[in-house]
Amino acid sequence: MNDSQATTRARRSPAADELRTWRNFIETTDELRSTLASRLQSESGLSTGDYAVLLALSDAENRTLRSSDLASTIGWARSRLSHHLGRMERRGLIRREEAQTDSRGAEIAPTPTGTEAFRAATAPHLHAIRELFIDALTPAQLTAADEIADALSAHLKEGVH
Amino acid sequence: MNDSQATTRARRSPAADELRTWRNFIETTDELRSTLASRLQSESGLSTGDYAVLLALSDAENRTLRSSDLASTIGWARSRLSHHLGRMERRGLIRREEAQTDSRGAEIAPTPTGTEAFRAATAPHLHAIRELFIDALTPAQLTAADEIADALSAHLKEGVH
DNA sequence: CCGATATAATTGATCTGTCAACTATAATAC
DNA sequence: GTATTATAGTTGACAGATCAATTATATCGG
Repeated sequence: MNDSQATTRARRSPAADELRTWRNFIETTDELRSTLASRLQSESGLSTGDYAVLLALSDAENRTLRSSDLASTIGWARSRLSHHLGRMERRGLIRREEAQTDSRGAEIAPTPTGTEAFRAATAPHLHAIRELFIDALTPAQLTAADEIADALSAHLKEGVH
Repeated sequence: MNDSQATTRARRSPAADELRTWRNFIETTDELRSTLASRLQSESGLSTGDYAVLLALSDAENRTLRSSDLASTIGWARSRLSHHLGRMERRGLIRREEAQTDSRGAEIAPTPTGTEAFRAATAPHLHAIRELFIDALTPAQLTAADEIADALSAHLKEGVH
């Protein structure tokens, strides 16, 4: 007759708890992301996309990367990168040059303005990450966060089943 | 004076580990979010924004909400909501009516099309959440995720210091 | 009632992200 | 060599998000 819930201990269903956890998790991480983005923007005039691009370039040999390599380094689709580079170029943060070895190609490098903007942005940005993420968690929680990310990532990568 | 190669930081520094954890965490949650969004989109033709709006309306008294109430329910700025409602209205998902008690106001309700789209979207969406988040984690990890979100959220809300 | 101010909602500008279509060059096959 | 296919990158159209400015109505102090 009574095959499941609602009779004895129907206080809170596990499914509802799980869904609450989901919403708590996704909404909080979203807020964290957007808070950090807006701090970076107001402190340095760079978006997180700008920062990712400039970081990859600053780590690269000769501070220069082929567009495709840059895209795969930061994990963006080429279209997205192309649009973004157009905006960054207009703002004088990067420049594009023809690749010598492959005339389809584009080599991307930061301008002095871009290099300086990145330099100035880095310390406050790292500070904000520490303040809003690392210092918000206990060491055990930080480890747990890393493991949770690994588990989610593994599950995502193995695709549907 | 010196190039950017690592010379004296040969050991794994705690700071570098923390930063790796940060990147792992933020990139993974981002990928999770976007995977879920694209599944919802392809399975039901709704964006996560559409879904949030229709969910709030479906939970509301008379399936109707004032625009401001809707905005605060789903945590959006009114401008963002207004633009989004314009798009949803054009697609025939919701309608806007003048509020009786306040002629500045707008009352938002789903159309039959919107109600049906929401109904059809819900089960697959909840299934995807289970598959990509809940089932990816052990019960202990799920609890830890909830606590991590609580900690981050508390830290965010207490603001800078 | 009147003027100041607060609230409700929209609008326009701009930046960002996605998708599909396109151009151009390189590489491979025949 | 030429046709085919792969690769590099750009473009246009559109959905989405943010910010500042704007319109219109409500409310409150006098």
